[in-house]
Amino acid sequence: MAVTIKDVAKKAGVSISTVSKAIHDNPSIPAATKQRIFNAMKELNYYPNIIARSFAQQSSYHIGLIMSLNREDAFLNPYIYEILSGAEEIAKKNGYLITLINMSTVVNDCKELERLIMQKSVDGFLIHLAGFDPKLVKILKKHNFPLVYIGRPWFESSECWVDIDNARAGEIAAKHLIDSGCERIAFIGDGLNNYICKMRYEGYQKALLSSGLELKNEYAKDMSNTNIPALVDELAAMKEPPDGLVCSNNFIAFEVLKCLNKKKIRVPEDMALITFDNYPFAPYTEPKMSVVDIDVYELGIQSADILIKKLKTPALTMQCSLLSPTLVARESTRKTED
Amino acid sequence: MAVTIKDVAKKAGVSISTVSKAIHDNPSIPAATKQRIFNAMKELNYYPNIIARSFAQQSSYHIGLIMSLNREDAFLNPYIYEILSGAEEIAKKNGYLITLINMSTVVNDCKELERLIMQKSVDGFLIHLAGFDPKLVKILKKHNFPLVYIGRPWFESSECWVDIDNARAGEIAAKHLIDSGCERIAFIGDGLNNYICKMRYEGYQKALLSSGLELKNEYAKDMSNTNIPALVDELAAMKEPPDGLVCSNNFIAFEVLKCLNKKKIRVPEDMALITFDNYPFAPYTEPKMSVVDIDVYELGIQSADILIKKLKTPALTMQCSLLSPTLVARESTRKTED
DNA sequence: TCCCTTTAGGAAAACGCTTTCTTAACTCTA
DNA sequence: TAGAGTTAAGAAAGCGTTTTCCTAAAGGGA
Repeated sequence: MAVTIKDVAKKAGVSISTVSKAIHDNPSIPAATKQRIFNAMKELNYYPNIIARSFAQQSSYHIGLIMSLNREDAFLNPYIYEILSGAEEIAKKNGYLITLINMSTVVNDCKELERLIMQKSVDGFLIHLAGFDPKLVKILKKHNFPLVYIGRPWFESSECWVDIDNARAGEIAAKHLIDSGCERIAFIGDGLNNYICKMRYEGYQKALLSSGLELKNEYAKDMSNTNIPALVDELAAMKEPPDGLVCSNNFIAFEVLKCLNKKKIRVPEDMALITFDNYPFAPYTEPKMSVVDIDVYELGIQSADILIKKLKTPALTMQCSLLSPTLVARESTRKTED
Repeated sequence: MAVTIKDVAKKAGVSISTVSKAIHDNPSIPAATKQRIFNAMKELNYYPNIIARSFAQQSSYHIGLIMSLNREDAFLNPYIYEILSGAEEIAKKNGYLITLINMSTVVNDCKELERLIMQKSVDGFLIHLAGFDPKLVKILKKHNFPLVYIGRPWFESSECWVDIDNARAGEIAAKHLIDSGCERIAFIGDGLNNYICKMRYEGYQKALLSSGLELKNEYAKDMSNTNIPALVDELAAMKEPPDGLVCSNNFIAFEVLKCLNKKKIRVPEDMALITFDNYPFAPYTEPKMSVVDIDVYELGIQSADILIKKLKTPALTMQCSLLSPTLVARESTRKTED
C-alpha cells in the first residue's frame, strides 16, 4: 500500500492535521515541528495523494484547454503548440495540470461541455477561439464557470481574454512596406467576417492613411470568393499595379509568391510581399518571406496566468491583455541593400 | 450546493448504494428500479462528481500524454496534433481525459515524473518519443507504471508501443521512384543515429536491391555534417548524377528543391524528388512535393486504445502496432503523363 | 408447509486529505 | 498569582462516491 499522511504523522509523532498544516505551510506550526515532519516525509518518500486532496477541496487542479485539433486548423496554426507550452509552464508552477479538450468535442455536443463543468473535471477553461461556436456561451454563462478566451471574443464583452494586437500587426506590416519604398500597397484577405483578417485590414488602412497614401478600393482584395491566381492577374493587369502587398495569412502569401514567380514578377523589386505569423515554412520560401510575428508562447503564459489568478480569487474583475507583434524582415520586402 | 447521489437516492426512494449500482449498470438492480433512478437523475440534472469517483476508485481517469512542445520539434512535426486528436477521441469514449505534459518538463527534472506517478495524477502515460531521454526509463520501470510509447523505443523491448513502419515507408518511396523510371536513386538523411532516418534508409536499400539496382555508397548522403547546397552540388557534379532522390524529411526536401530550382535542374524530369510525412506545405511547393504519408491520427487512436486496455486489464501482455504508410504521388515524381 | 435458493436493495466502511473547532499549555501583565 | 491572551497541536467532521457484506423478501421444489 502507498504511504499516506497517516504514516508520516506516526513517524513524526504528530497528528495528521499537523502534517497537513505543515505541508500547507500553516503558520501555527513552528519551524522545528515542520522540519521533523519534512524529514519524515522524505524518509518515507511520501507524496500527497492528489486525488484525495482534490476531493477534500472539491477542486480538480486541472485546467481545461479547449482548442481545435482538427487537421485544417492545426496546419493553419502550427505555432498553436506554443500556447500549450506557455500554458503548461504556468500551470505547472501553480500546481495545475492541463487537460486537453478538442473543440469539436464540445461544439458537436453541448452536453459534453456541461458535463465537464458539472462533473468538476476541470476548474476552469482556456478557450482558443479557432472553431469556437457562440452557442456554447449560454452554457458557460449559465454555470458562471471561470474561463479565459485566447483570442478576443467578438460575441462577448464581459469575459477575460488575451489576444494578439492584430490591428497593430496590420499597421506594422503596411508601415514596413512603406518604409521599404512601396507606394501602392494592396491587401489580400480571406474574408471580412474573419475577425483577425478584419483587424489586420484596419491596421493596414491606418498605416496608409497616416503616411498620406491613398486608400484605393481596388487594392483591397478578398480571396474567399475567388482564387489567388485570378486575384494576382487582376492586380498585375492594373494601369497602376501595386508594388507592395499585405497578405492576411501565410497560405495566401505562399500562393501569391508562386503566382508572381510564374509571371516573372520579381519579389521584392517589382512587388514586395509581407504576411503574418512566423509560419515555420516562411524562412524557406524563395525569396524568404517577411512576416509580422506574434508571440504565441506569451499568449499561453498570460491566459493561464489570468485564469489561475481568477481561480484563486473568484472576485477578480475582468482582465484583458493585448500583445504586441514584432516585425521579422526577410528578403521578400528588402528593396534596397542595407 | 450541487446535487449529489444522496438527492437522487431520496428522490427515487432508494439508498445511495442502489443509485451507484444503477449508474454502473449492476445486474442486481432490476430495470424498473433503474428507470426510476434515471428519471430522478434527469429531473435533478445530476452528474456524478468525478473527483469523488476518482477518489473512491483511486484512479484519476486521466491519461498523461508526454510530448515535446518546444518550437523546433513542433515545427518539424506539425501533424503531431493529430496524435492528440486521435488519443483524445479514444480517451473520451472510455471516460478518460488527456493531460498534457511537456517532455522538457520531465526531462529537465526527473522528480517531476516521479511526482506525477506517486501522486497518481494520471493513470498511465502515452509517451511520444521526440525529445525523450532514456534516463527516464529507470523511473518508469521502478514504478511499473502503465505506458505506451508512440514511436518504437530503441532502448527497450518489453513495453507497448505503436509506430509508423518507417522501413516500409522508405521502401515505398524508393519503389515509387523506380516505378517512375528512375535508375540512379540517391538518399539524403539527417544522421544515422536518427532512428527514423535509419529505418527509412534501410527501406530504400531494400527497394533498390529487390529491383536489381546497384547500391552506390556515394549516393547515400548525410546532411547532418554538412549543408544541403553542398550536397546537391556534389550529387549534380557526379559523372553519373542521380535521377531520383529520397529525402528523409520535409525540410531537407524543401531545401533541395530550392537548390535544384536555382541550378535549373528540372524536377521531376532531371531529378525526381520524394520525401515523407505529409507536411502541410508539401502541396504548396513548385512542383508539388510527392510524399509517403503516415497516418498520425491512427497512431493516436491505437496508442490510447492499447493504454486503456492495459489500464482495464493490468495483466495484458505487451502489445505493439506498426502502421503502414501510403504513397501520395504529386508532381515532383511524375516523369510521364498518366 | 418447510427449507433452500435467488433476488433486490440497504448499511456501512473505505478512500486520504483539509479544515474548523477545541483544548491544553504556555507567556505575559497587573 | 490570577486572569487574559497567545501558541501549538489534536479530534473529528466532511468531501461524494464505490464496494463489500448482509438481510429481508420472494420464489421454488419436495
